[in-house]
Formats: sequence, structure tokens, C-alpha cells
Amino acid sequence: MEVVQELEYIGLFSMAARQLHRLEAGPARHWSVPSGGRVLHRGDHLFRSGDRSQSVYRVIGGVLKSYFIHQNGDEQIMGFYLPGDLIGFDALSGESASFSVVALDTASVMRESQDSVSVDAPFSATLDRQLQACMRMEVFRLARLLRMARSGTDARLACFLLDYSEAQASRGYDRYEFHLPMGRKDLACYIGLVPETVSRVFSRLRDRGILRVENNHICILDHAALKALAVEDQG
Amino acid sequence: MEVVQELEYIGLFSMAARQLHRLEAGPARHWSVPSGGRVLHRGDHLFRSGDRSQSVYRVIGGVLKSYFIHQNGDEQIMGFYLPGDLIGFDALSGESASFSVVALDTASVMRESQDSVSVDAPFSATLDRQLQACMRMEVFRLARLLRMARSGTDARLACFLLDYSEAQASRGYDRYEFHLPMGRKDLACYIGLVPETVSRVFSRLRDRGILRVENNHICILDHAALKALAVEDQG
DNA sequence: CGCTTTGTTGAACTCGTTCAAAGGTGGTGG
DNA sequence: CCACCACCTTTGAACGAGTTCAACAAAGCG
Repeated sequence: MEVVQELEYIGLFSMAARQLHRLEAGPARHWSVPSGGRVLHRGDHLFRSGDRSQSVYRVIGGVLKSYFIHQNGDEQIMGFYLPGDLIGFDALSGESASFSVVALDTASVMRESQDSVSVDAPFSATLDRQLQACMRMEVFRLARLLRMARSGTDARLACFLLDYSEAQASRGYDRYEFHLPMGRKDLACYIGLVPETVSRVFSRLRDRGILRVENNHICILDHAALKALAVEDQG
Repeated sequence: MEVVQELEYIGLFSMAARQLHRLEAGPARHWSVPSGGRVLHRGDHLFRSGDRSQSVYRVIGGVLKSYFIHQNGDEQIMGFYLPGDLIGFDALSGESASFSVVALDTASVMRESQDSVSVDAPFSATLDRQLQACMRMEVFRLARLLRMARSGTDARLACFLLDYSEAQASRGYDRYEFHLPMGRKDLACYIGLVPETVSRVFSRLRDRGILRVENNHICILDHAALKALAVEDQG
């Protein structure tokens, strides 16, 4: 019996692997988690960088972020995890966690079966192939992030919003209207800006009629314009 | 018979996998390549983004770079390949190439045995594990590059030089004195700067007595200072 | 309700880019 | 062998995008 039957890359978010037929948890919901599940509250860590013997988790509901702290002390956000995403591919290599994962809000995760995804057990060829595809996608995501890092501020936020929009759509939510689960600081950190600048860009796009922004509730009014911004090169 | 017996990550460079006992080619040498080998001259492409039915190559001598062109037309350099590195892990997923690879100078590559590394053949569990470790390292390299993208100019070049220094050392060359195989433009592109800035930073570090620079011949005079620069946060 | 935290807006400043020009380097053909 | 040319590298000066600093507004929370 294989638990991971279908791996799929979800927009911008890390190591995304989904079982669509299991994906039913919304962002707000009662957490009646089956065995192997775990509920985290805002600020709770799923695991920390360096932890051993972690397993692979699937996000059932809520949002988490992965990050690590550099020698100089500044935080680097590696990615966000939405419902359906898999977390902890380090475990698959038998390595200790290379980054920390923390809940941005009340979140629920489920431990993937040790039988199907285990360090010791020989992998099935197809599962291996799927995991490779998954990591390949992760490489693309980072390449994308790298490209964003060399673009202007508007392009970065536009790119992020479009990615998030797609991620929402692929989960069956509205493509043009959604709630951003992370604060400005985390958002800024992810796209490589300072919170003030993010705020400015939001205001700028709002004034241009491209977005409607109320706190973290975003509405994309002019999708084409946003796309145009995302593609335009640095400046 | 497994050809890839030992996979090892080489500093900053992509998908690095080595067989140390086979690694003997220096940067300048007569190219008497065995069967399956291929010699490229400056500007020759090993393959281009989108090519199908590529295989996995190992760099025997010379240096290559991988890159792709964005919609806007600007080039993104993904990484450099030094002797011993493996190229073309896309082939392992049975996907077409996601980026182009071109020789920076006369270079020699060898096709890895189709028997040992093939899309169709079931992978050996250990080889799979090794490839996963390899891709994991690639993820780390990109994360590192991402961090560099958010640092100051000095830190970026310092970081690059230290990585390159390590890569040289791991190949048995001098850690403190080496020849950079890529031009200022490619170097700048890789670390996310413009050539002029790279030039300025080189001059700055030279004037501070940290480096000796003659064209592409670099000598690290103050390794500690360079390391300090690489760690210091953005500014 | 008062407090802390988070988000917004303005003004000055800084770092890297852009633009422009001079100095080198390597390759080619006379 | 040298002259020429194209390309790369270096250096300078001005500009501009994003950050920093600081103040204020808003929201979360006891």
C-alpha cells in the first residue's frame, strides 16, 4: 500500500506533493485530526533546524513557513506550506532537518505513513521518480525566487501574488480574491524586501487600480496588468 | 556494474557528483577522450533548453556554464561546472532540458553509461539515494545564492571566491591562488551584479590588501578578512 | 481601556546601477 | 611581426531605486 500516490507541484510552495482526493481541509475548521496528526498554534514549531528523526508531514489545514537563521542572525524564509503540501524531505535522505518549520497560525499536519516513506525501507522506483520530480520542481521554485531577487519591487510582489493566486486556484479557491496568511514582515522577507517597501508597493498597486487591499485581504482587479508587472525586467 | 560509485557535492557548482579516482584532468591538456566523450570549444553548446533525449555528462576538463533566458530576454546563470561535475539531471527525470549548457572555454565531457544512469532502467536504491542527496545539495546551493542576492556587493564576491577556493582545494589545486575561468560578465551575472560593480569590488579588495588580482588570476592574501566580508549582513 | 505589536506614510540617505570614456587584451590579416 | 580592430575590463560621475529612520495610525490582546 502506497500512501503517496500522486505528486504534484503547487505553484510557489515548497516540496509540494498532494493527494487530491484527501485534500479537503479549508483554512478554518474544526481540527479532528486522525491518528498521526498534530495541531500547532501560531508560533509552534513543527521541527527545528538540526532536529533528528523527523518524518514527513502533510499540511491538512493552516499555513506554515520554513526558514533558517544565518550566522549573522538574519532570517531567511525558504517557503510557505499550504494545505496539501508535504514538509520534511530531509527525512527522506536520512538527514537532520536543514531548516525550521513554524506555524503562522493554527495549523494541522499529519505524519505520513512510515511504511511508505521511510529512510530504511527501499523506495519503490516510481516513488523515487516522483520524489525526484518533486525536488526538481523545488529547484525551479528557487530559481524563480532568484530571478525575483533581481527584479524591481513591483515585479516581486506581482510575481508573488500571481503565484499565490495560482496556488489558491489549484486548491479550488477564488483566483482573484484571497486572504494572505502571512504578515507583511514574512512576506517582505520571502520576496527579499523590507516591510515598508512592501507596504508602499501595495499602496502603489492599489492606487493604480490593480489591487484592492484591506489588511491581508487581497483582490486582484487587473490580472493582466499584474502579469505585465511580473514579467518586466529589473527597474 | 555501477559507474557512479561516489557522489560528492562540490562547493558552489551544480549537481556535482564525482568519481575521485577518475578525476585527473587538469584545465589544460590534450583531449584524448575515450568513447562516449565529446569536446566542446568556447561557445559550443552541450545542449540547449528544451532539448530531448539528452543524457548525463561528466565534465572531464574545462568549464561550462548553465543558463536560461527569461521571457524578458535577460540571461540567468544557474551555475558553473568544473571537472568532475555531473551535468543533466533533467535526463534522470525523463524531462527535456530545463536550461542550456555552454562551454566557457575548450572543454571535454563524457557521457555517463546509459546502463548505470538511465530513465528506463530501474534505479538502484543506493544510486537513487545518492541522487537525492545530490539534488538536496543543489537546493542548498540555490538557497545560498539567494542569500547572496540579499547581501552587499563585497559579501557576494567574497562568498563566490571562497566557494571557488573550496572547489579548487577539493580538486587538489591551490586554495589561495587560482585562475577564474569565467569572464567578469558571467561572474557578475552569477552573483547578480553588473560587470562594472564586480570590477569595482575587485579593485576595492585589492586596495585593501585582501586579494591580488591580475586579470583572472586571483590570489587570496587575507583569507580571514574575506570570510568576514562574506558573513557580514547586507549593507 | 491602555498597552504592545503591526502596518502605513514621509523625508533623507546609501548603495549599486547607468552612462560615458579611457585603457587593455587577444585575435586576425596584411 | 606588427597594426588594426573588436571586445573586455577598469574607472569616474550622476542618477535612482530601495532602505533607513522616524512619526503616526490601526489592529490585536490583556
